Amino acid sequence: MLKEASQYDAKLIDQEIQKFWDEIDAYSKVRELRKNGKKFFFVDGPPYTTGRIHLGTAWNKIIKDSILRYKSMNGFHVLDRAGWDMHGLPIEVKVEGVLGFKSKKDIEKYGVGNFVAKCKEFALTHRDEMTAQFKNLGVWLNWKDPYMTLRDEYIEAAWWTLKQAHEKNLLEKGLRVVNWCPRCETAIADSEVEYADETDPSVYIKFPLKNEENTFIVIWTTTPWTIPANIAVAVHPSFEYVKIRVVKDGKEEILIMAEALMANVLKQGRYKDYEVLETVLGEDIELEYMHPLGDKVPKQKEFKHNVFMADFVTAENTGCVHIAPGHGIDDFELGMKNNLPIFCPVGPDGRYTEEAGEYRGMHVREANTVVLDDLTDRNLLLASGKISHRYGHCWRCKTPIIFLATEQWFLKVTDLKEKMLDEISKVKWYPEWAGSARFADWVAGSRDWCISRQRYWGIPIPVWICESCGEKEGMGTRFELEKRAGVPKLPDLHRPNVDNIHIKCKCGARMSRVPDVFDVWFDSAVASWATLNYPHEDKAFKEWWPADFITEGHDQTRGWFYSQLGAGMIAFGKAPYKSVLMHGFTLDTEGKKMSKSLGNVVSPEEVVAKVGAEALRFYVLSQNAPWEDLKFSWDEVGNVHRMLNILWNVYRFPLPYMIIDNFDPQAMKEIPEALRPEDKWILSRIQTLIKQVDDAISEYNLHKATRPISEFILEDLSRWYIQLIRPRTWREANDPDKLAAYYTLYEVLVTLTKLIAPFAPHISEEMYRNLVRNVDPDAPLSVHMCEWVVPNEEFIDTGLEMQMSVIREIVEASSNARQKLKRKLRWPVKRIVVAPRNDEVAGAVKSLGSVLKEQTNAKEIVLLAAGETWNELGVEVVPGPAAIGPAFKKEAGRVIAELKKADGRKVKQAIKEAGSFGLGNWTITEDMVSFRDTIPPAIAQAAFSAGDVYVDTELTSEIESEGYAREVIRRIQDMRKELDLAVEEEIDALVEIRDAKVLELVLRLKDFIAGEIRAKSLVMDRDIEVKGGLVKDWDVEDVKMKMAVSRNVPSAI
RNA sequence: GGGCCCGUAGCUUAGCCAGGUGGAGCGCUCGGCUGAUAACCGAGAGGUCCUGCGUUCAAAUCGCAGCGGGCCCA
Repeated sequence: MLKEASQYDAKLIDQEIQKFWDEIDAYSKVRELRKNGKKFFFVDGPPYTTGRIHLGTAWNKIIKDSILRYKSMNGFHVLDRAGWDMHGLPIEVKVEGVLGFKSKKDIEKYGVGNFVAKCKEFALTHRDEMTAQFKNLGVWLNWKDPYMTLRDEYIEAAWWTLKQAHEKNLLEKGLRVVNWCPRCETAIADSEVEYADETDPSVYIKFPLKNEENTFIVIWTTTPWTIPANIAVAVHPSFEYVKIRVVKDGKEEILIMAEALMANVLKQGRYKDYEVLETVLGEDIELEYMHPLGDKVPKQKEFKHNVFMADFVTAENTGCVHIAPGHGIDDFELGMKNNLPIFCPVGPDGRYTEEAGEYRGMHVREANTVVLDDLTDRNLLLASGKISHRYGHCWRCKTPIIFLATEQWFLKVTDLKEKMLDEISKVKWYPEWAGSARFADWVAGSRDWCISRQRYWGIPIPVWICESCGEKEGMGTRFELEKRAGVPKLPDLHRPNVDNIHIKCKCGARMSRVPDVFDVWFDSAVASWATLNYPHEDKAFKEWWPADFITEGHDQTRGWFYSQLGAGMIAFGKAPYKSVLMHGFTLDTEGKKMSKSLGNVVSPEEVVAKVGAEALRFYVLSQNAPWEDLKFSWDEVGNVHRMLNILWNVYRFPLPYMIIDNFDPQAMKEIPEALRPEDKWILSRIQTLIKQVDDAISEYNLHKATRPISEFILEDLSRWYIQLIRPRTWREANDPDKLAAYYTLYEVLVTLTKLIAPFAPHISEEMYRNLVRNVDPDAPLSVHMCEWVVPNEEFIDTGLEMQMSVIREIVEASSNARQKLKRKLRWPVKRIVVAPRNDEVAGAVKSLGSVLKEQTNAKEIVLLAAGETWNELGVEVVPGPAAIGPAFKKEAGRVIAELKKADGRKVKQAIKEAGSFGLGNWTITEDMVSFRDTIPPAIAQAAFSAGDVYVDTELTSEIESEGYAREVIRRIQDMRKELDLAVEEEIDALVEIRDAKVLELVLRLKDFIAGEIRAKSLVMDRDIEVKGGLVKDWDVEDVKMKMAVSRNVPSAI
């Protein structure tokens, strides 16, 4: 049996449905149901377990959930383990914060094992919290058995992959300049560098030439602390350089710089006079200079300092670039190319080492001023200022990064670049440019991947190195390691457990593990096979890999899209995914990034607390194209919530009537004969809607799938169809016309529950439970176990859909016209005249005339032929002086006056038939006049896209009678409502109307009124005592009425 | 500084691919409806289509340059 529904309470429905899913374990049942279906392998991009989810991650999971629900309803066997990214520096930094640690020494003191245990606990706790948050959004993934990067099986997948790299000669240990965080004392990935404005020195420094007295080459830098490590100067081969003699404070010196930047340097150095001594092309410069701080850094005496050519030199500042191969990426590459020493006198903690001579022990951040002072003492500082520029910071602890040349482990992905680009083109990207432009660009410009970190909480790098001969050996699995080292089963594969395991080298010496852990990006890179437990077992891998679909935000272009591709190439020589949907970011209403410091963060919980999860879901899906950034707007979320409320009201509206009538949808197997055109119309509309949704989803255009659904619910269902069928639901007993409406509405609602199920899974489940499960106990337990709806071609009638849209336009125009004469819809009008511009409109009026008549509340519909002018319109003659003047000369004025008085209709007809009109003695020809339609006073006109509508508002006593009767009915209904009466409950009513004429008009329809208000007794008179349960005074169009309504209590039997 | 994306009414957006009089929703103002009712409907006002230049008979739409925002990189 169907049940009535109360008002829409989104949060309550969310909760009850989620509880229901838990009780029946709906998720598992749904996946089980499809296990013989075509496989759809989805890999969840693992969120990092650091705290709470935000709007962006909520959006991400909602997209995933909707697509997977859709796939599942379409029969696919979906594999969808949720994933968690649980290692890495972010958690270490948080744990350090909790423990009050300042540096690595604190961690060592505390014990690596203890520290790692804390990190693990942190990750697991946050995983649980975030799981609950995602579940509250109604997101279905395999939460019970997620993949977690901290699990041993997962670690093995990473180990195995690294071993592949080692065996394919793609793993390399080498000196590289890396981003280094001096606080965390580790290399950090490019992706872990966060750029922010920083004020730094902007200084011009003179390097003295070796064999030329008082001659200097001028460089510019913002990092004076790197000067102790200077090894060379770079110039652009095709720039012109000048050697000039300058004078300041009576002292002369000779400077070298780019010619184009001479003015700048002279200004910076406040030189007054200068004289160009020599001009030379960059590529012809050959000189040796002395290190400016050679006396302070003795090691520098061992190096030669020369000028080298480099294309990266720009025409800025001096055109001569300070090169410290130990502290810059370009510098390093130039150094390698020219066999320069990679001199890096700075240690991991950001302090100078012994090699820095007198600077040893000093932190680089303090060194800037000291170096500048020393240069000033030597008169080598040409100018010194400040500059504000973007500078990289450690994204976790916000410390400004430095560049250091260190020994690191690299994956030589640049060797695979061509193949990677090839693979990218084989992947299906949504949108297309995400792959072909954005991702391809990134890959084309990418560098080798530094995968080592000098930290604790991560996957230990499984490479052992011989302490004697330097032989390297990679361990692919736990078993391999245990066997090779001859140790019993390891309790866990993290540090420090694996740190003290040694293996014996072929040479007989001891091999020890590389102390590093993996860059955390390497963890998630192997997710597509780790989630299949490969290489631990390979059955699932053979069946499922590679992934059919992944979707993440556009920041993952350089992140997970890339890391997975790299790992996939190394392990299997191919991309680990077949299709990728790139989605956007959530921004605030201004289009600015949400950030704590700006105070503009909106959390998913806030939204859910206000409007429920369903509105948030539908909002993020429908607001934007998925790949565009979403500007969060409370107003729009509110709109979506309103739409859901209307859907709910549409669903709830027919229930009481259906229940009173014992409507049994199962008994109506056949399409009823009594379907009205409007029933056929809405049935056609929903089929068309299914097609639209299908088309949109096939391209992952989720916004184009969801917007037409809203449109359908609001426009077609609520604003139109429900209005049309209201009178039918009031009909008594088993009227076939009423049953046809029930059938239609039921059919539409059930179809709709399935159609919205992927996007709005809670409300659709709730509606389904009542509409379907309460009626048919054999129906699937959950709407999410149903088959996706297939458009029923039998119902599709595009012609009818077009006709109805014409009718809606005419109804709209007629209410527009009514408004011009202030005639309420409650008052019938004598007739409506439709002047169509074409036969299609005329056809629509003919076949849907009943709908038009009802909705315009007209006693009659008059349809004119296409293009015909309504003959009741007046015709006004508009004389044309330009033609009349020359023709009638002096008499023209009188002609014009007479014409204006003439009967326009006769003039027009005569001209049309005879080509001229005789006005007295004058002959008026076609060129002398034009005509304008005039509208009679009681007629209101309004235009629609393909014609005009005239509404005849002339009052007749019949119309007045009905108008006043409806005014009375409306007010008594209002009072019934106020008394909170049940729909079928009967009343006693008294109405006092002092106006004799109005009373007479109303009394004519007394029986009709009594029926509409369900009155057992109805007394209407001029002067009666008005009393009862509820008494009210009304003012009806300036007529005073007093009404009383009482509940009619049936006398006891 | 570079790559990709976005910029349309006060707000959120459709239209742009494929050139032909810019459409909605929210909000605002006015009106209507009334057993879906703490709901709903209609009308009106509101636009330098980010700016400039170009292509074209014609540009929100195509091209170039710039400005602003986002992501990524340097």
